[in-house]
Amino acid sequence: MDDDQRQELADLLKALGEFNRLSLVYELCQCNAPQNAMCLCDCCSVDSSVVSRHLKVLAQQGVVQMEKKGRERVYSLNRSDVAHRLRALADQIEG
Amino acid sequence: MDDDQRQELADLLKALGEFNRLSLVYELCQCNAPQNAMCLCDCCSVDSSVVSRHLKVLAQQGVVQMEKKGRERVYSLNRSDVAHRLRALADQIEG
DNA sequence: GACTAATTTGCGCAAATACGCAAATATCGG
DNA sequence: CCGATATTTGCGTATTTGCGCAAATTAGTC
Repeated sequence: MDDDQRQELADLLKALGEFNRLSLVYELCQCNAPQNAMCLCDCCSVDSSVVSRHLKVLAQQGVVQMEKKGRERVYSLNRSDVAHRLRALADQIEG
Repeated sequence: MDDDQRQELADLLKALGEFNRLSLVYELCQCNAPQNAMCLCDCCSVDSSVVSRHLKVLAQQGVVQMEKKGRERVYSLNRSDVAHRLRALADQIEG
């Protein structure tokens, strides 16, 4: 594994390693349908602008996917992709 | 999952989500025998004091285990524990 | 076009964080 | 005890980060 890949993995873990962002992930986890940001605001008591930024970070790391839907944007969790990356790390660590 | 557990998980992910700390984990991952901090310094080009602090963070999150050995302290990776926690998250995310 | 709702962006701030260096601490061997 | 080695801790600093508020943007509705 080269440095770039390692940095990428670190960025993923850092994205997940913040309480409100992790809360957003769990919230999305419990929804089958994609959710808009206003709905996601409810799970963590911060300003909508903050939620917007957190979702942007999660999207940059491929954790969530965004789709425009009229004037709102709906987010969904990239379940298998994130799960796969976490398991790959777990496998490496377990050796 | 209550807030405390979620915070704990976030703290674990944050601990792993920093490049040099992740490098330390990978370095330990490749060693069968516990390693002392001086040896671990080599894998990330930072001051030994920084390595010391990073190892402390990893120890606090249960990622590594420390054992005193004369004037040096040897660190080993809590492989199964970390792997288990990461897989538990992966399972939750995959739903 | 005007109005409204959803979201993002600019800005400033306070707290956290990663870092290097130097000093302190601990432990070993002579 | 003394010097050497390993590690931690104190301190100052530069950067990052999470946050709220207000303004800007985007898109639907009338």
